[in-house]
Amino acid sequence: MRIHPDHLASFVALVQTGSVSAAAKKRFLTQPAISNQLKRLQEAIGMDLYRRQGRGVQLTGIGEAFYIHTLKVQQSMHDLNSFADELHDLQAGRIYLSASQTIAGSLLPAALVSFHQRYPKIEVFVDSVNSQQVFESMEHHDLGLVESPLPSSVPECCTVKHLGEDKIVTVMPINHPLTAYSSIELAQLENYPLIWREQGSGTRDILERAWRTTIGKPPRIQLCLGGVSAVLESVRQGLGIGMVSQFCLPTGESMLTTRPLHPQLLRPMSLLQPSHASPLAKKLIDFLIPYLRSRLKQ
Amino acid sequence: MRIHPDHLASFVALVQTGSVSAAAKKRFLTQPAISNQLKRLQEAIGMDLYRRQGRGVQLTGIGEAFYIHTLKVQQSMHDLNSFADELHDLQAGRIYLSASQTIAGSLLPAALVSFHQRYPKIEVFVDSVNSQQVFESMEHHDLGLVESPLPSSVPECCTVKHLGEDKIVTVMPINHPLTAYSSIELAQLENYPLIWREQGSGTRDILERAWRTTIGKPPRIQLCLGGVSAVLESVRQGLGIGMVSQFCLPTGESMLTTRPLHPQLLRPMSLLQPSHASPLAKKLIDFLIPYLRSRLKQ
DNA sequence: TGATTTACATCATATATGGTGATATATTTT
DNA sequence: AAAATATATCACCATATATGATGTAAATCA
Repeated sequence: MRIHPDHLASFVALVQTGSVSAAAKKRFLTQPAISNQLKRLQEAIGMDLYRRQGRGVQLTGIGEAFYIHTLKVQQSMHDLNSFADELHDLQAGRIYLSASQTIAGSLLPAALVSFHQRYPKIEVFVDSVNSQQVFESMEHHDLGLVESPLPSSVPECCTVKHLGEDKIVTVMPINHPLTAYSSIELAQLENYPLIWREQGSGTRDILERAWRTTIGKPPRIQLCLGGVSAVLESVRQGLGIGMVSQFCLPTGESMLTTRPLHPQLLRPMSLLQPSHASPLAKKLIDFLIPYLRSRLKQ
Repeated sequence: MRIHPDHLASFVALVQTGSVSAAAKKRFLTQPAISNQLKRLQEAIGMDLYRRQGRGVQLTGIGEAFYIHTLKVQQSMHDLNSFADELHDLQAGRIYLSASQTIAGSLLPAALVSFHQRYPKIEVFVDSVNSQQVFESMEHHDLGLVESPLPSSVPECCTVKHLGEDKIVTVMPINHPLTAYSSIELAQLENYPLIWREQGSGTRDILERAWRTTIGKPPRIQLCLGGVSAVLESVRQGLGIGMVSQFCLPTGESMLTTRPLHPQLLRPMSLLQPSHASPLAKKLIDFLIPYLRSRLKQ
C-alpha cells in the first residue's frame, strides 16, 4: 500500500497539536476523518505511530523518526505551492524568446537585464538565430524579435507589433579619412576595403541589394566574417569599413565611430507574439514594446 | 485551489514520456484519467503547462519551470516511501530505552555499539535514571533495564525477563592494604574511610540494609557522591573504598582493583518489556537478552 | 490533396474513497 | 462514582475520479 500525502498532512497536524481532535480542527475536518486517515497511514507503513495517552496522544519512537522524514515532504510541498503562487502572480516562470542576431546581441541584453532586475524569478532564455528561424520557432517559443521585412508567410497564429526602424550605419576607426563626412554614400565606399557579414545575414542582404541598385553591379566581397562582433573587431584592427545596425556598437567603444549612409538604409524591427503566448510572456512583451520603441526613436 | 499530489505524479509521467497516453500506461490509468488530472493541475495553478504538439505534447516554459520544482516533491515522497520500507523491514526507527544508572553506564554502552553496528539506521535513545523511574517510564518508553528487587507495584502491562544476578564489589586502589584479602567482609570496612553513593541509589540502599543487618547499626556516611563515576574517581584519588556493581570498572582501568564482598551481595537484573513494545523494540530485546545474560554469567 | 492513423479532449456513467454524525470505549477530573 | 473529555468504530452519504465512448485536431501516407 502506498502512502497517501493527505494522510501525512494529518499526521503532521497530529504531532503539532498533540491530539486527534485538535488536528481535526486545524485541518477543518471532523475527528473521525483524522482518526481514519491516521489508521490508514499506520496500516500503510505497518507500524504504530502513536498511542492514546490520557488527554491526548503520544508519539512512539517510530512515530518520531517518521515525523522527521514527513516534514521534508511537507516542506517541499509547501515550496511547490509557493512557487505555484508566484507563477499565478506572474512573478516566476520561464520564457523562451528567439531573436535575430543583431537584436539579441545589441538591444536585447540591456532590456533583459532591466527586466530581470524587476522580476528576478522570471527566467528568460534567448535563442539567437537568423530571421527565417525566428518565424519558424514561433510554434515553440513565447516571443520573437526580427529586424527585416516580414516574409510572405507570416504564421497565421502570430500577431506582429511594429517597433520602429533600424538604421544601417558604417563603422570605421576614429582616424579614418571618411570620418570627415557626416554621412556616407555607397559610391564613396567603393574606394575603400570593406568588411562584409556572412552569406544569409539580413544586414548583408539588404546592403547587397542597395549596392546593386545604386552602383549598378554587385559588390566585390574581399573580406567576409561571421557575426557582428567579428566585423567590429576587424574594423578596429584597421582591415576596413564595416556596415552594421546602429545599435551594434558596444557602449563605451573608444576606437570606432559610425557614419550614417546616405540615402538611409532602414529595416523594420518587429515583435512577434504567438497566439499561445502565456500571460507571463505578455508581461515581457508589455515591458519590451515601450522599451524598444523608445530606443528606436533616437 | 490546492495542488493535488497525485496530479503531480501524472505531470511527471507526462514530462518523462512526452505524451498523455504514454503517461497513462506508465501510471496504469486510462488516457482520459490523465488528461483530467492534468487539466485540474493546470486549473489549480492557473497556467498552461503544456500544449499539443503533433504526435505528443510540448512543455511550455512555465511547464519546464514547474517541473523542476515538482521533481523535488517527488524526490522527498520517494525518500519517505523508502524510509517506510525500512521501518517495515525493521531496519530503521527509534527506540526509547530507560535503564538504571549502573546498567546505562556499564553494560549497556558496549551492547548498543554492537547493535548499532548491525543496524545503523535504528536510533536508540537511552535515559539513565534511577530504578523507580525506570518503572514509571515504561508507559512512554519501549524497554527498561533495572538492577534491583522488583517493587511491589510492577506495572501490570509489563513483562519482566530475568537476566541474571549482579554482584556488588568493593573498589580500591591497587596498593590498598585490603587487596591482601581475596574477599572482604563488611565488618572489615568499618576501619577504612568509605565512599557512598547518593541517597536513592539502589546500590546504596542494598548496602545500607546489609550493613545494618551485619554490623547492627547504620553506617556512618562521611563522603557521599552522586553517580558511579564520581565514586570511582574519588577512589582513584585515595579518598577511600567504594562499593559498586561488578561491571562498573572501566575496561583498561589500571589504578583500581575490586574485591568481592563476603557474604555476596546480589541483585537481580531484569529487562522490562511493555505490552506496547513495537516490533522494533522486540528486535532490540531479542538482541539484548542473550547479550546481557552471557555477560552476567561470567 | 484527401484518407487514414494517432493522440488528446470531452462527456456521461459507475465506483470507491473518504467525510460526517452517532455511538462505543477509554481515561482523566471532580 | 459520576461527569467530562478524547479517541475508535460504524453506517451512511457525497464527492471526486476512473472508465468507455465519442469528438476533434494533427500528422502520415497514398
